[in-house]
Amino acid sequence: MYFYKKKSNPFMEYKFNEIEKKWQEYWEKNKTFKVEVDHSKPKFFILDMFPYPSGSGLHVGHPEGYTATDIVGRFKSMKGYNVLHPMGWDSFGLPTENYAIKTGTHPNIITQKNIQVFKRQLKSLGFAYDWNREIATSNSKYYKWTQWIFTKLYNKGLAYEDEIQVNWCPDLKIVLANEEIVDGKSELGGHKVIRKPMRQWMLKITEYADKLLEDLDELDWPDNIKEMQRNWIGKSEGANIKFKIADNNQIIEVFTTRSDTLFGATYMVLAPEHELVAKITIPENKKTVEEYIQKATVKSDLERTDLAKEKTGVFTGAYAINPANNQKIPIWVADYVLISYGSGAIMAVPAHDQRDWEFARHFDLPIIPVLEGGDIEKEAFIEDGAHINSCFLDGLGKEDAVNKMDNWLIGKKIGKKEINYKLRDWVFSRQRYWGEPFPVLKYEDGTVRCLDEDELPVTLPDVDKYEPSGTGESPLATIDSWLYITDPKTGKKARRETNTMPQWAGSCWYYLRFCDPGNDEKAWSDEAEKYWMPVDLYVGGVEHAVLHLLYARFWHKVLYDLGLVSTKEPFKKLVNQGLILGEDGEKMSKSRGNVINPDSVIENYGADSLRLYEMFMGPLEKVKPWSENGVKGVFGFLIRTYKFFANPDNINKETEDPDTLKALHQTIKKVENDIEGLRFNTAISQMMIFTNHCLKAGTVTRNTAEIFTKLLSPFAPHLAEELWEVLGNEPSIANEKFPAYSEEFLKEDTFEYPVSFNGKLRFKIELSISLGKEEIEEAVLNDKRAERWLDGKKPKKLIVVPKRIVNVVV
RNA sequence: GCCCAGGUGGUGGAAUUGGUAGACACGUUGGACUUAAAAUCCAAUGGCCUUUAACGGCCGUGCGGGUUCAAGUCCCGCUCUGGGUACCA
Repeated sequence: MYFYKKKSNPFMEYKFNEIEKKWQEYWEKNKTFKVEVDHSKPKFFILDMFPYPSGSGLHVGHPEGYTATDIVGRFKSMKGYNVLHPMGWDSFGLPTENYAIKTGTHPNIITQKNIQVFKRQLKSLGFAYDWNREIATSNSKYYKWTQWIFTKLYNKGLAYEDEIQVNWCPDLKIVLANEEIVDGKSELGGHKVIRKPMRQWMLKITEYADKLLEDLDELDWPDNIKEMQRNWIGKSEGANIKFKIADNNQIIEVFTTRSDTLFGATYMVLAPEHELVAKITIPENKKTVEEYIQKATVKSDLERTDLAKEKTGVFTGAYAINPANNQKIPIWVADYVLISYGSGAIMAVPAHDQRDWEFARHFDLPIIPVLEGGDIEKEAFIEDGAHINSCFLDGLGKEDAVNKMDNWLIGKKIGKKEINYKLRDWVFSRQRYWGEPFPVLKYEDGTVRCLDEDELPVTLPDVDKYEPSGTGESPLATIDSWLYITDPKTGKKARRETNTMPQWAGSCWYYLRFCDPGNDEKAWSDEAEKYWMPVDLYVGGVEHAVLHLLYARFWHKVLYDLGLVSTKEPFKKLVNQGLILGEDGEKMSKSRGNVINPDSVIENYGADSLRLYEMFMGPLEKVKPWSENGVKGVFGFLIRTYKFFANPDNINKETEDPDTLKALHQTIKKVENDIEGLRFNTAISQMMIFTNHCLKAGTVTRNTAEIFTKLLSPFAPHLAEELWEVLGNEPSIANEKFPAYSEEFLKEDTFEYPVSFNGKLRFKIELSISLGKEEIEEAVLNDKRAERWLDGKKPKKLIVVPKRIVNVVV
């Protein structure tokens, strides 16, 4: 019955490796995917989070997002859009530097090699990139402009230097990344790690906190990502209250969102790093307090704020005066209060804050309830209630009490309304070699000059060794010939900044460079930026939900305020792809030995199979495990598709069957809608259904075959090009219009109603869709099968949902 | 700890707005083809029960409650897994 049963025709074999090579060469030779500004067409800018070119090559996780965007790009292009879908390299980074230290190889050589591997692998997947737009953040032609943006930030007063706690390893004499610390010890060698203040460049992202928060509303991003960003920014409105210290003229300022509970403040807590600690601690307690502070420096913020562990702290011996009732309350030092949030000091209200409650319980401090409700013997009561033990607030609810207290504090000049953010300024420097040097000179007199545009780029000098200097400074501090210069602009002797920028810097603005990557005069031209921006679709891993996306938005907003870009936000729509796990359901890692190499998948099944499988696995956003059998499944689909449509014997109909026409138009509609909604798995399943239909039908018209080939082309572009040619057409199918469906073929005359009794499906009945509700009721009740379930009774209620369901309530 | 997700057959998943749970695919089993195997094709396939068969019944979307004519979908509580947690990116 089926042609392929005969297994005779050797030309009918699906030779995917030949086909894929042929078309990849064709696209490259004919510059099929070259893209330029074209005002005659609407633009569509699709961006992938560009990869860090690691030494282990492409991972099957990379092609997931890249295939998704490739499908959208090819689809949008067939829909008449001018599509910008570029690719490049986030090529500064820690692993390369660590490898350089280990092997003594220049990071740039390692990076170039890795990029070559990545590029070859990406090309073998048949993505429609315009490789003319390739960029690499570690290229000085690129980082010149990263430095230029830094100068803009600096000149706008958004960059400053400060002493910040870093992870210092005294044995290795280097600053460690959080990732390099395991259980409080250095990952390499297991040496101890302490927190030590060190001079760092900071960016005032907090100045943009409100804008970053407000503008989230207008973005077409997943709600959970917006929520995570909102929580990260952590805006809270409250009050700043001044507490006098007894027998001392010092003042402790605290931030609280619950000024209404002031009467319940029974003690105060200073963060161990708070400057007042040393000033107020009484001599007898000095030793314990100092020891405690010493211990706290070893801990990370994460460890310190862990609710599950027992609270720790020490008494300073000093007392503050609660301004509400003039009571003396003890001042403690405890590491559950962080110096980085608010003023680094709190008024503790153990009756109404769980952390304070636990602390008070542990140290036997008084717990005075000031709101009615709850049981403070068991836990803190954090809900609303009428105030008690609170003098002029008694009887009021939370909101009124907060207002009344704030006004009272303002009147007494001991408090004011204050807004606080959890968001902290961005530590923007690293003591490393493989990053952008800061365009900053430091003179002998301690003054600083940020370089001008004509002095950029400040390029990385070659060094012999990549180990940090030993003083905590980067290896750049050891290259005297680079380090010390006589500044040609001022004639003064200067030392260069030895810190480098974090990897985030390059990825904060790469989408802008993609608009105009070859520009030697400017970071980007106004024309290109105005035409292409904003990014219409941004796809990448959910692990970037907060940091990268917040940092990039911050830079973009600064550039917007400087009039350098035309949109307030860089990324209009965002989608996060889910992680691909190994076949064992665990995260892929070398140590587990469950890593899938895309090269071998392509070798065995072809790029189209890999692309199709990654899209067929499940929803783009979901975490899902790899399965070799799944690849075989879609591979089989491609073989069947090729063998059917490439065989002239099957493409010999004059007029198409109504059944096939209906299936075809259903498929067009579903594939189009599903691509728009990024539901590639169901689009593919629909194409499988259609192919199965064609195999059963035996033959189809050329027109049907051509339409189907176009539908398939964004997903399996190599196979589609080949079929397009076999069907007698000129390449490339990428230049064809995407097919349109016609409603007339989709019309249904009848609907098979599921009929349930008390919510349980009992039988189905096929009825004309033209029937009204009453006619449907009648048809159902008159059906023989209804008798059994009605049991002679009259139905209590009958629910008819047209073209959906009938439910009889008995 | 805190913030954010997710949990549906043996497996990946489908069910787009509360309306036929399990589309499509894998796997498994049986059959065809073959000297044989592979490949390919055909058929069956959530579990339990009933029945010679046909027909049919009960249960079923992590667990426990609730709302509704109707819940995988909405609400409350729990549990397990994953991502982020500011120097991995």
